[in-house]
Amino acid sequence: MAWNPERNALLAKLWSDGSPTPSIAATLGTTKNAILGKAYRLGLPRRAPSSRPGSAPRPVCSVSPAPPEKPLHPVLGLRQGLCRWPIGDVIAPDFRFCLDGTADRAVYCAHHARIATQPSRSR
DNA sequence: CCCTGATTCGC
DNA sequence: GCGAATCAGG
Repeated sequence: MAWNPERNALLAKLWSDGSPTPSIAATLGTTKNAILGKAYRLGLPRRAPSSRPGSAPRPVCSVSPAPPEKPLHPVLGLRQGLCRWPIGDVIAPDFRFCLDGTADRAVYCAHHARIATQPSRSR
């Protein structure tokens, strides 16, 4: 199955929406592993504290001094009252969310809320 | 014991 | 690059 921009956007949407991996998997019609792998490749931020940085014995040299660099998050800026609609390609370097003002605590702004409810029947 | 999340390997 | 398998944590 080829991953279309829509699929990536949906993945990012559900991911940032806080949907469980199996749920996203069911929505996209794939397994959670695929979702995890895709999300990982996409560079999506990790959500769960279920990380195991050190549990898995990884033979890596200790030649990595803590870099003082503080990279900005690829997403975020997401906040209550801001539209979470993904703009353009999720893989784009300037990928961003709408961040437009939403209704009270809506996830999307009025404009994207309409699109979000579309059952994706573009043809 | 079951479920979710992350990382790595193979195709 | 995608998918599946494996491991760890809760």
